[in-house]
Parts: sequence; structure tokens; C-alpha cells
Amino acid sequence: MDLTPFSTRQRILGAAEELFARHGFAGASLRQVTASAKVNLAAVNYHFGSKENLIEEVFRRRLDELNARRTELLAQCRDRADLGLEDVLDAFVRPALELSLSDAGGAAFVRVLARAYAEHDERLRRFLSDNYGHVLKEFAAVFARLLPQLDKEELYWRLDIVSGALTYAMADFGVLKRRSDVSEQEHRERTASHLIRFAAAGLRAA
Amino acid sequence: MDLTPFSTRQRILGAAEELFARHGFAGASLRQVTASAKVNLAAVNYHFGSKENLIEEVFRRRLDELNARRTELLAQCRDRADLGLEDVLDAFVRPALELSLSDAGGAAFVRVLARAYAEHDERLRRFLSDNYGHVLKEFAAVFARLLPQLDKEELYWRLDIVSGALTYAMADFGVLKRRSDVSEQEHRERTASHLIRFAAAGLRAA
DNA sequence: CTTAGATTCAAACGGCCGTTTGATTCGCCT
DNA sequence: AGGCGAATCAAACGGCCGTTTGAATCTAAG
Repeated sequence: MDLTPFSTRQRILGAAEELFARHGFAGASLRQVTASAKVNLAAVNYHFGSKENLIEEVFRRRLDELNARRTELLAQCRDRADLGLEDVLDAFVRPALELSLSDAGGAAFVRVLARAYAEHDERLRRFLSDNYGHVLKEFAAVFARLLPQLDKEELYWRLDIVSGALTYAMADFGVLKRRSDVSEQEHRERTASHLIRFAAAGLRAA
Repeated sequence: MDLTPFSTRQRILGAAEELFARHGFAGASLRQVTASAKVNLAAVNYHFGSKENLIEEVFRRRLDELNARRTELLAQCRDRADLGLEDVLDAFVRPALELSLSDAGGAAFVRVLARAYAEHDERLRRFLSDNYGHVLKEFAAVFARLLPQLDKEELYWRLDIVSGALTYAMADFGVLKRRSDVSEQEHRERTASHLIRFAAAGLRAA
């Protein structure tokens, strides 16, 4: 009987995701990762080449899907005649919300994403910018159309603030604790909804 | 001629601040810290007892002053008759802004603070909550008075989002690059000003 | 000057780190 | 059945980690 139907590769990625979320990239060792994944220590370097590459693969596995979904929802926005700020914000936030609800690893990954910002690592930033920067550009263009009163610089300031608030809130970094009478799913959906209303008001500010 | 007029203790704290900001708590080693501070390796354990305690002291040194200044500005708010949201937000943001402009270490510390959120470390969170939680409570009370239309839960949601956006923006985590024709000081002041306007609009949202 | 306490120092401690090796096992194809 | 590449394994590599030691060096009071 095989209790571990997932491949060695997948089990490593899953364990790395959770441990990186909890202890950071430097703080989580490959020994912890491989022990948690119940695979041999050498498997990481066999399948990924190095810890650095493993980190990149942890991002790639989730971001490919996340950004495809964002692009898809944004395309739906473009067709709408009565498009509101809230719709575009939803197209950006909802995929992250869905990811965080999909499974335990998805929730962990949202925290990993937030850690990536804090790390300020140049290689990691370039990797993210090279692979997923175009999606952010597409969103910025749609926001620009909806907020014609803002000049380009002002718009970029505000989008930067929005992405910060979003990253922070979805990663559950705040001090706000989930009430015990609210399910994890309900809690996250409320977070997203509050976030969108707050961000829309901030973007519209005089 | 003594080129290093600061005490061993202070030089360790300064070097630790900068290296923790750049590489994180796990990523910056005591060997890097003591080399950068030009002190003996053993000095850290002599003066602070452990790396954990050093981390706490890095926080204490700056937060005591930061929160005293916040409390002071908040007290001035209480006396004003025509108090606006922006004034209270300013009382919260300005001390962080002043700190980040005071010296290189201050700017580094603002990033260290943001890292503390990302670390999600239980001991660190308790330390921050125990020592500085009362200041946040005072601000929350004043915000509650200015936003009577929001119930308590709604208010806490929004303040949580505000503190996230603030932490993220002041730590320069965004992708927005400072324009070369704007000084570092001017850049940070604009950040604070944009932040306050954005947050005020978000807090006022219907 | 002497002495006691505070501080600094080089060196070493055991332990964990990321990575590599070379042998062994597995799964599949002819 | 035999062979071959892919995958797994235990073991070891050099190196850096946080911490401790005990001697050397300061500093200031008796």
C-alpha cells in the first residue's frame, strides 16, 4: 500500500512551500524539507540542482497558474461596458484568494509570496519581474483607463500601495485574529472583500 | 586617533540593524555582524547573551523612541477641536518617516520592522505586542471616535489593512523606483503623504 | 603601585548547512 | 533474461553556524 501517491518532486515542492512560509528561505534547511517530504536528502539536488533552483520552482509552480487566472479574469473585464474599479481589483485579488483556499499548500504559498517581497533579494525580484511583470503591466493599463484623472506617476504610487496592502493582508500578516465562529474560507473571503472596498476608495481619493 | 567613537554595544546594534534588514534574522550571521562592526565575535554573547536577545535589543532601541514620539503626537491630536483622519494618520506615520530620515540605521530599521511581520515569529510578536501594543490601542480608540459609523469589527479590519500598507510602503518594498531628480528625503516624504491620503480615503469608504 | 572587575581576544566546541559521491535499486524496453 | 538509464540511498565533503572558554588587556578605585 502506497500512502504517498505524489512524486518525489511534488512532495519536495509541497514541503518546501510550507517550510519556506514558516521559517523563510534561509531559515528552512534542505534537511528539514526532505525529512518533512519523506525523501532522501540528495533528492533536492538531484531533481532541482540547488536550493536556489528549488525556491524558483516553488514560485513557478503556483505563479504560472495564478497569473494565467488573473489574465483570464482581466480579459473578461475588458469586455464589460460598465466596468468598475472593484471588478479589476477583484480580477487581481480573486485568484490569490482561490489559491489560498485551494489547499494547505496554496495558503502557505501566499505567505511565501509575501516573504519574497521582504527578502528584497535581487535575483528573486528579477525572476518574478521577468516572468510575471507583463501581467502587472496589463492591470496597470486597465486601471489607467478607469482613473483618467490621475497622472501616470500618481497612479503608480497608488498601485504600489494597493499591491502592498494586498500582499500583506492575503498573507495574514496582520494582528487581526479570525473569529472562532467564522470558517477559514469565510474569513479569507471577507478579507478579500474588505480589501477591495478599501483599495477602490483609496484609488479614487481626490 | 580613534575612528570608532561608539561603544562596542552600539556598533554591534548598528551593524546588526543593517544586516538584518538586508539578509533577515536567519540570513545574517553573528560573524558578519561582528566583522561589520569591527568587534570580536564573542562580544555579542558577552553584551547581549544570545542572538535572540540581540534581535530584541535592535527593536527596543528604536521602538522606545518611535512609540514615545507617536504617543506625543497623538496627545496633540486629542487637544484639537477640528481633528481629521489625516492628522491621526500623520501622527502614526510621521515618526516612522522621521526615523527613516534620521540616519542610515533608521532607514534600515524600518525594513527590519517590516521583516518582523513577515517572519511571523511567535516570540517576536509577543515581544512587540507586550511592549508596544498599548500604543496601537490608543490610536484605535481615536480612530473609533472619528469613524463612528464603523462598527468595531469593521474598524479593526481597516486598521489592519492600513498598518499593512504602511509597513510595506515605508519599508520601500514596492517596485516603484525613486526618480533620480528627487532626493531620498523628498521621496520618503512623498511616500508618507500619498500613504496618508490613500489610507484616509480607504478608512472613509462607504 | 596594586588589585579587582569589566572588557576584549584568539581559539575551539559540537552541530547543522548545502552539496557531492559512488554504490544500489527500480522500472522499462528489446 | 538481460541491459540500461532513472531514481534513490547512506555516507561523507568542506564550510559556516551560535556559543563557550580561559587567558590577555584594559580601567578605575584603594
